[in-house]
Amino acid sequence: MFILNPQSGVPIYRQLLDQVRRLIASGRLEPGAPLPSVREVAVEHAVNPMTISKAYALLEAEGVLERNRGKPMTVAAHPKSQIPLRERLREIDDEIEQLLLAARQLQLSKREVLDLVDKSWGDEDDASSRRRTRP
Amino acid sequence: MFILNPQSGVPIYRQLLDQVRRLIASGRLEPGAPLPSVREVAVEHAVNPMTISKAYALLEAEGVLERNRGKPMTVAAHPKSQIPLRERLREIDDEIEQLLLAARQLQLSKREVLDLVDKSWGDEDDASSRRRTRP
Amino acid sequence: MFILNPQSGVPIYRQLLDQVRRLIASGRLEPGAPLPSVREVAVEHAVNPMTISKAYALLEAEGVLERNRGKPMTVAAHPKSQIPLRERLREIDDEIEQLLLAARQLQLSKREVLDLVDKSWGDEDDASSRRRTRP
Amino acid sequence: MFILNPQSGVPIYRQLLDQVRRLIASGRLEPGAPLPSVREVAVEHAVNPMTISKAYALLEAEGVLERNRGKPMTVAAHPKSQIPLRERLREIDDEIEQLLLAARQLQLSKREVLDLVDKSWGDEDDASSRRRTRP
DNA sequence: GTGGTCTAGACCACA
DNA sequence: GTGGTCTAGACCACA
Repeated sequence: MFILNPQSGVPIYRQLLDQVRRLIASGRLEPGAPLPSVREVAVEHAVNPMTISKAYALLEAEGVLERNRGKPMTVAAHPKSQIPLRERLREIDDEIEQLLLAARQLQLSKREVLDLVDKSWGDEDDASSRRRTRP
Repeated sequence: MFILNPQSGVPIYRQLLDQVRRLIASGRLEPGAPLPSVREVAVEHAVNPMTISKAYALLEAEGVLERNRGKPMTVAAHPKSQIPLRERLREIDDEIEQLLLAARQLQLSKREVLDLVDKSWGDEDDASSRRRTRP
Repeated sequence: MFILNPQSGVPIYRQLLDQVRRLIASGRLEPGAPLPSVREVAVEHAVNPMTISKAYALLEAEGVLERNRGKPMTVAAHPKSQIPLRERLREIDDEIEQLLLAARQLQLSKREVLDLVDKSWGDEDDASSRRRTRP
Repeated sequence: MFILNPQSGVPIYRQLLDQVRRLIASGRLEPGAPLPSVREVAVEHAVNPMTISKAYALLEAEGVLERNRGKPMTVAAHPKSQIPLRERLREIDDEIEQLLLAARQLQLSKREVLDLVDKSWGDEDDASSRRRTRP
């Protein structure tokens, strides 16, 4: 469910924060939905459980997640983050900015970057088309 | 010359590493070109000189920069990174990957992301169009 | 494990670089072997931890050491430096050269220098004879 | 007359100090003998004159050299450093120590090191034999 | 416990 | 002016 890159320079717990927020913002994780257990994530990514736990704790403090005695944590009933497209586009601002900064410093044209995004997307699942084909 | 974001989670010296590599890869910094002095960058971004110095030292160890006793550091004669478009597109892979990960988790469609890149680009200089319109 | 001389004119972190490389070249530090922790070395030699850390970081950049999140650094699986006698003799070239330069400028004869090396060696452990006498 | 290595980690002015002391200790530079001018040395080694000047000034402060208005500096009449073999052997102690440290860490035997010194000596002038053949 | 990042500040080597 | 070395100390990320 999560994709963690220990080499990226971004702290692992921060990568987790971002990804949980996005999954909620996108509606993939709906209010009440259970999160994978700390241990599960820790084993799968060969990361210390405390690191996962820290991310979950911060999200709980934010009101995004809820702790349930003896059961997996769940998405809070009314998390701050919400679903409208507008919000979701804002959640991705940082990544856009990083991309544009890199592109400009590499003297790439807009065309070249758009092509690259387009082509890279093809290599992966297209969430949009999946939505369309699911009904 | 550099754009540093202390909030981003990515260590400042790592942001510098990336940006210097890109400026060289794009040809904006040519072999022999001097880099801004450690102090200069430090003052401009209100960052400790040692942080800048660390980035420069690592780039020297990589063979990208050259030290000149008593004078500013310069781009190495034959830095590993070179200019061909192919290479430059590779330099931006990480940023593309980050963007796509975020987009998928936010359930954004390819269309929505391409539009966002397109529109955001308009807010800034377009190196490509500048090149085209200058003759 | 290390012998550091703050008076020698050679920066401390550089002395460390040399010594780690030698210990690996000699096989005393094998691939996977843990290095003494930054704090340990720092306390033992009354040196600032960052100085040790800097040496370790440069050796990591060189591919000689490997970082292990939360655990001591280790010798890389395939460090550039290897064990053959030939290589080890090369690692000592600088020291030989320094010695010969000094000897010539002091107008010492080869005999005098060889005697001095011979005699000085007696004051210390002779790794070779130890190897020979152990069976 | 001097052999300077800017890469060695040892400051250039310190290399100069050592070498002047040795040349005097060995009798190659006798009391009253002129030293090469600051400018001469600076040009020959592509080093800033201030660096040479600094070394000379320190040696003057030590009483090893004497300044002569309008003429080259000379070796002082009674420099501290003197000629007896005993003294000269002491002047080379640091280099011996560095060599032995490296040798032990590389697990080289005394035999191997003596051979290496012997062989390396052959590649260069042998001051001793020169002395013998000069009469 | 491990290493990493950053700061503030002193002082050095070199041009 | 340039960069380099080192310290003391705060705080972070991870096991």
